[in-house]
Amino acid sequence: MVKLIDSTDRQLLKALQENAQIANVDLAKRINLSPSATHTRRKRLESEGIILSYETTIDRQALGYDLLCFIYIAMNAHQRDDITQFQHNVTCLPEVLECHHVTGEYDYILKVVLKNTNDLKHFIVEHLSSLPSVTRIQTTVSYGEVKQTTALPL
Amino acid sequence: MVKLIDSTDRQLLKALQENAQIANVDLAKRINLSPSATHTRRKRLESEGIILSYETTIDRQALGYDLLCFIYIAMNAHQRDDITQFQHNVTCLPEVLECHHVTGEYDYILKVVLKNTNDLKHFIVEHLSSLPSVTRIQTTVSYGEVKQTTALPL
DNA sequence: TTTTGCGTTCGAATAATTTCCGAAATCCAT
DNA sequence: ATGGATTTCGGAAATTATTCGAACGCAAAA
Repeated sequence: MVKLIDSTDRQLLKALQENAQIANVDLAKRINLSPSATHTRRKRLESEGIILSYETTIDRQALGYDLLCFIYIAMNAHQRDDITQFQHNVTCLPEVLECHHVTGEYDYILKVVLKNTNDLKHFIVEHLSSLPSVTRIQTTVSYGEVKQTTALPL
Repeated sequence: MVKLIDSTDRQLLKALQENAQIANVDLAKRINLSPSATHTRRKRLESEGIILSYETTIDRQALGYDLLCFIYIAMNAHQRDDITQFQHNVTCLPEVLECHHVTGEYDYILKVVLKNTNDLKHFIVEHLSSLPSVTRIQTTVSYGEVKQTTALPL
């Protein structure tokens, strides 16, 4: 039975987005509910798949990933197998943080982290150019993250 | 005093990236360390800023954000004030999840979530076109997230 | 009115976090 | 290598949080 998200749920989600590590008692105070009711709601939101996951954000530079790139990919024949293979490949590559199927001149946008330009070259040549149906690749490098969050408006 | 990241730290970070909610005792088992040593290490990584934050990922669709767009923005005069104002604005807008300063034809890439095309129009007209120095805007819509993570390779 | 759905409080058993301290390991300059 | 300073560790103990169940109130819908 899928429930609608009410205003208490929104408060709860907002608090969790700001700090995923908040203790249940503090979360309860924050949304003016008892700890037990808070706990029940949270478990419900988790089991309904509204809360998808809890992630830890790590400093990219500290791990040596100096490059953040957006790589645009165009494909010609929209062969089912080629698409499947392409999607499977990018999903498995840990350097690929995101892959979106998009409208416009290119078919996919990849967000990729790499240590240096040599790794970038290696990544494109070995993992992208070699795939069938890939016709065009364009790369853009970020030289400043003005904003970076996963928190949705609430 | 900033420490280097050793192999135990890497294991710890990897485990936290896979599951930010893991209990300290389980994390300790996972990396073959006592709970207290694990705790000390984790706190150190947090205070050194290597662990940046813990985020909760929420289902976009469940909150009604049907549109995920990439908006490209070109600016002409690179006036300091205009840049500052632009960056301040996008940082404050909750619909903007990411904003990257990039190389190439456009100056910025924005990742934005919106409920519908009407909101998209409103967002562009009210929050982007109206800003000084913005010369060109291009929008691309995602119609499928093949991959989405914040986990860095470890 | 009766049912249903939530929420509340309370208690209690578990379980996890956090601190403290002595011991071991590591590092570094001599 | 030796000695001394520093860091990191493990184990125990103290503190705090989670996770249940049970009994009950309240308000809205059937």
